[in-house]
Amino acid sequence: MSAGQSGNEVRMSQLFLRTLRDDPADAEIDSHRLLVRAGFIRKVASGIYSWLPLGSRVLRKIEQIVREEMDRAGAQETVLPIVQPLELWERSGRDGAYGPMMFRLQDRKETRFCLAPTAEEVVTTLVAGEYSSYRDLPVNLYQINWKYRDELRPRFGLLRAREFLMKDAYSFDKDLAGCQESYDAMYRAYEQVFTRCGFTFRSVKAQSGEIGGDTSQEFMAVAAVGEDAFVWCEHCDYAANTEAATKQEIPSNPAPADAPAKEKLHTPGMPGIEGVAEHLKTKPNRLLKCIAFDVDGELGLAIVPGDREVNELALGQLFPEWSVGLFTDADFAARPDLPKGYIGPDFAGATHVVADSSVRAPHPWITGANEVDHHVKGSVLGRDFTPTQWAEIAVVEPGDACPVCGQPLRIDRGIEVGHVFQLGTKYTEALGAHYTDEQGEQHPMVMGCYGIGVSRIVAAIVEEHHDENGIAWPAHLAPFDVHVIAMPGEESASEAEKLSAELCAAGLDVLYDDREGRPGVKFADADLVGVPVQVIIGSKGLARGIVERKVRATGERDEIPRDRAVATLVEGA
RNA sequence: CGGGAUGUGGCGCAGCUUGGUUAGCGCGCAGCGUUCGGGACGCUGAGGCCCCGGGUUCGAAUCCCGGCAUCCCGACCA
Repeated sequence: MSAGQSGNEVRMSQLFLRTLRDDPADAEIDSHRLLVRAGFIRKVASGIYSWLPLGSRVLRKIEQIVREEMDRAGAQETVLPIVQPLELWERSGRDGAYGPMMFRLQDRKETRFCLAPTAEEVVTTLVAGEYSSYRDLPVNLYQINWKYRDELRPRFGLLRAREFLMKDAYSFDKDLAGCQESYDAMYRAYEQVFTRCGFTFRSVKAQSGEIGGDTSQEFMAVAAVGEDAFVWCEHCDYAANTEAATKQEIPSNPAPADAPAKEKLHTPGMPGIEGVAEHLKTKPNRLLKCIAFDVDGELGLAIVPGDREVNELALGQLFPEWSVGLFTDADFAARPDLPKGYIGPDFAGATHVVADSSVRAPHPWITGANEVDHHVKGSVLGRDFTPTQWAEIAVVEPGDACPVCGQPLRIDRGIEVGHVFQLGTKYTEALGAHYTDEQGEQHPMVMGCYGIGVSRIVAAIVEEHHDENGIAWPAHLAPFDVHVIAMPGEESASEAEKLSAELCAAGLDVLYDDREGRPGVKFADADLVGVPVQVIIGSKGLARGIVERKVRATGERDEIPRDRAVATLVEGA
């Protein structure tokens, strides 16, 4: 609604809407199911949807929030083409990198194009053609436009679609410091956008993918159906994706002085943690897992408790100068002395033995005996084996201590709704976006790029705001402000029509159910569609001078005097 | 890319194993009537290249071959 203007009234008898009583057969997750059932979207092809009037209204509301925050942050709205010459992608070198993700097409002259998966190339070329002086910078351009990616596996309705609405912004600065400022401004704008969109989110450090570049943060909507797991702390700001996450180091524990000597055990045909644990009637966390890896031709062992996994990324970061890789079957074949599945932390041929601090648990370990079909029990840290290096190389588990504040970490899944990158000069150099500085010298502009999955947000919101009866939209994103439901009878109908018009004149967007039909159907549809406030007008209430109000999200009902209905509802909206 | 499954009026499904002539059910849709505060009921009716192409057969939704489409799972942890 906008102050001082009259709202919009849509009558359900006229609305292009057919709600479904059954769940669509191809929808697995709640947001997909409900958006289809409630008549917001319809599938056209895998990962491609039509947006029906209800869906279109929600999409535009989110778009508007994004637009307002981008404008406030100083970005300027543009519209860039969806059909892009492939030549641009060849120039940036991303033709190959994006490869099969792109929808490709040709014109009648056989010039090759693609459908925009993103727009770095187009926007960089645009800026390169217009701006050439340090006086021009910084500049930040954005658009809200459809994007196309031929995903390996489109799924979950709007969550991984092949056609999706994205806000993409691109900043151009003189230097890294300027880029950092532009980046920070976008980061703050994103927090505003997602806060206004009313879902739970966290920003997490991320690896940049195909786009390339240095610093990047992802914004994740917390949701069980999310495709990415991430680690976060409820007590402080710490959040990271599972690959980048780390935990607080566990301090060293003195080894038990009186521990019995280690003992070799026959464990035939048990190269797996689970099998050994079962055989010895113990838990996997009493075993040590010794993962062989290669550091530039030398053998390394990564040591973690048996119930944990090695974080390959963290391991690699310990040897920044070298290439690090976990052993493959081929590597094992080349090292017949390494008894795969029976390696112990004291294996003689290892140059590096890196242990996670969780190996400092105050009990002896069961480990491989460096001999096929044998393990060892009672192996004591410091007595029977000594790592060459300690590092947090285990994948973080829920309950591990937060590296910042020490409180237990949580792992949840998230839907990536936004991503901010500092790109550096990769595109500006490739595509010739240079500027002249005060001294007359040429430099490539320093670029940042910032995406928000607008259509994906619709799904993220439904994931968080629904119940068994349907969607419950947050007030500012709902397709309408109020849902007026007329009960049977002429008096109800004429009174509902009047109230609907009054609410509309007062600036509310009103969905008015003027259909002839049974109340039960109207109630069910109202709950399914999810407009935040329902106003029920029936002859019984009217006889007492009241109308009924139901808050969709909570189910709370109250009665409002008819003559104060408009004021009360406007105030509530 | 590998594996699994599914394609039958607008939607959800049955029928297919064991081919047989009018292809069925529920929802929705249209008409009439009774109903009318949480997805009513009765009667009547419209609507189907049974995904596509080929084959077998007197005869194919059903069997065979080949496509296409859709959905799910997986994509190195000893």
